[in-house]
Amino acid sequence: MAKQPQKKKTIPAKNNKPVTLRDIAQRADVHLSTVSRVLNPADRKMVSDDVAERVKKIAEEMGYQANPFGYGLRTKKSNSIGVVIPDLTNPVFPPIIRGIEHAFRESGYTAILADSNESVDKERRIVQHMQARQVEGLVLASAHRADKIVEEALRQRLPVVLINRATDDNRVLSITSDDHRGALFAVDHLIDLGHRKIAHLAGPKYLSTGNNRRKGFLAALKRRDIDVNKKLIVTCDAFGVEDGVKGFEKLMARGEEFTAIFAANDAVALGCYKAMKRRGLSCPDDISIIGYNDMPLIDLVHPPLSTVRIDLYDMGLCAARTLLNILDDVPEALVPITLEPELKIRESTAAITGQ
Amino acid sequence: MAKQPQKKKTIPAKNNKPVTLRDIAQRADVHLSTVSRVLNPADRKMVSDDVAERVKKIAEEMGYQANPFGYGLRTKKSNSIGVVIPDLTNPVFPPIIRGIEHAFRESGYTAILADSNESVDKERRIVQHMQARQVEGLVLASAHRADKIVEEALRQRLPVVLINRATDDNRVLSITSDDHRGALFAVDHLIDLGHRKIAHLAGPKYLSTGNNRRKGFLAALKRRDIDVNKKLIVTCDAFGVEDGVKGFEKLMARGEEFTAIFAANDAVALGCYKAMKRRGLSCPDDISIIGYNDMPLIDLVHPPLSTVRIDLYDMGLCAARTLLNILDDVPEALVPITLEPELKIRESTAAITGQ
DNA sequence: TTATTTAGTGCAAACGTTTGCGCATATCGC
DNA sequence: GCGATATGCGCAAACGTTTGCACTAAATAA
Repeated sequence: MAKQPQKKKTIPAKNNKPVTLRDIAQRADVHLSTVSRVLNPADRKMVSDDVAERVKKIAEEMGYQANPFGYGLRTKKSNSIGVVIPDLTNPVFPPIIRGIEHAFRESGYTAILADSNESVDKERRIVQHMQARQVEGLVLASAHRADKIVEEALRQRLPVVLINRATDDNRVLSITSDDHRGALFAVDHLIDLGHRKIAHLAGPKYLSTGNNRRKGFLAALKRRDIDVNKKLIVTCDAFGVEDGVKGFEKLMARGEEFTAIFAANDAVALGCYKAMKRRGLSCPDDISIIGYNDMPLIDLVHPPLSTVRIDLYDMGLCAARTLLNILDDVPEALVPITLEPELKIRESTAAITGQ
Repeated sequence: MAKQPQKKKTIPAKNNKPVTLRDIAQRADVHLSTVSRVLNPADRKMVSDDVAERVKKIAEEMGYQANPFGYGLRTKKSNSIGVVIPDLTNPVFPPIIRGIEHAFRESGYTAILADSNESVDKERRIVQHMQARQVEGLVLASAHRADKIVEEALRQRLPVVLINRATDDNRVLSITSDDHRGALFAVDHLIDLGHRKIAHLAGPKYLSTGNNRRKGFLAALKRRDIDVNKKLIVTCDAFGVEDGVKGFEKLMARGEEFTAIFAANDAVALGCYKAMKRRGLSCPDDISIIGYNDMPLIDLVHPPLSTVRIDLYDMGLCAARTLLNILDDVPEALVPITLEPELKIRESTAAITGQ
């Protein structure tokens, strides 16, 4: 009997139970609500300076860390944001993720990252799971032009920012590269080199990237009065290397003549490399190829790929900041951003050889 | 029915407040504790089948989702696990992450991913932040051989599994490839091709990968009675492409003769490619190069890189499962795993040319 | 002086769960 | 049939926060 109450009073500093507001309050001889106010910048001014100092010091000493459950339960804020990537193994995304993480970390939010593997079904489960986890917003790199999942999130008033890919529905903010313009750059470059029979390995039409780059491709030809040969446009199933291989084969099977390819992205371009190698074709001697994204390491393949560069890290940063602005109710932030692409000429594109 | 202007104003059909146990209890005319038991598989048997059915159906109808804050507050379980990657942009890691995520998703855990950018300081902050977030365990791909952060986590009794890199302290479980053996494979391959003057661009000594591959390199030479020329061993600062470039230049500056390089990983090997290209050297004609990891897309560089393949996805899967086993108190899971590497010969290594 | 504001704290409710306990009612052993 | 034991369910107490409200004492106004 003698020992128990004493032990209760003293609270051994070495007890490895996490320290709570109550613990601090006890030691500082104030009510726990006062401690809460001291530690909460917004309410800090409600308490006198001397008490505040004392409490702060004790909290520091005891190594107080707010319990996110208690906090979340009371405030309904999770301080976390969901990020959905369609394909983590595509080198395009890691720099984007870095940008996103950077912006979030600075502001106290935590990113919950998931890879949907380009599956709508998986994506739906992911988003559901994230909602169950009470994320306060969503950054989606996986959006389709007509996206049920985005619509659903919107209906639930969950803030959403799209990145890299946009929806046709412009109620939802997106941070993208100017794909139409980038495609113009790429195709103009090929035309400038003398190419007239230019093929396009297009991305899926249901993705804004695929769609806009395709439109840019067509616009570029039109602008220079070059007839479009529809047989030179092949739509790939997705943006992976193997899709590029298949696309290239399909293109060859059509038997049309061409001297250059505008690939919907770098991975597809790599697929072309792969397929051409098998067939003993040479780039750029037989065919010039230009990609899109300037993904990491793409300058190290052979030949170094000409491509359209976009600042991936910056895109991630912008997207995250935009979402944070939405969460902070900064109305002027509610504007979509399209980043300027830039032509990156390397060695996979060359002037057409006299033939 | 008809699509009405209703769309604009009224979304009232469902009160958009999340449904709680209390709501269900009310509708089912039982106490909320009963609802809890019904929904909780472990306690499900405590309530009669007919009541359970009724409650379940109502919960379903109302779209109940347990509130993680309430749950966490009460149970102290967050159902989340921290994952720290040293460099997301290194293509080695995405497949690992996929494996980890896969295992976690199946078991209801959520991965909180962060990129430490190879900075110990940032890593410390990340881990601290994760602990504040109440993660139940940690998967670290960022460990040093003597790692303060790991020690600290251990001291706090936070379950930790290391992946790819191990610590010297074997109290902590690690899932790695057998780096020593993999290095033997690589160097043996070079020796078999007739190389005797073999250089090694080693990884940092403070990382188990760098250290073990270096030891494997030495062991391989010794086994075949080849004298070690220490001047042919250059230690890179890190595992990136630029580190490889620098390493190669340093090696050349030493003026020693060599015909082959064992690079500590694929990125370093790519750095060699880059540096050699600048100098007009050819691989494998002038120098054979072999890397480590067989990272994605590495078969598409020129020449396709010979390397030591490890199953990255599987490594991620194993690590995550191991951690889950720890959390589930499966004692037989407490055993480190080393995965078997496999030689992957491509075109960057060739028999030594008579000279 | 007295009345009124103001600053500084304490009090207690609420957020949504899980879970030990107690109280009925139904079931069993005999 | 009667005590004992299950069985099924409700009650209420936590878990750690934030925050509206009440209260005291001091400061200000009248």
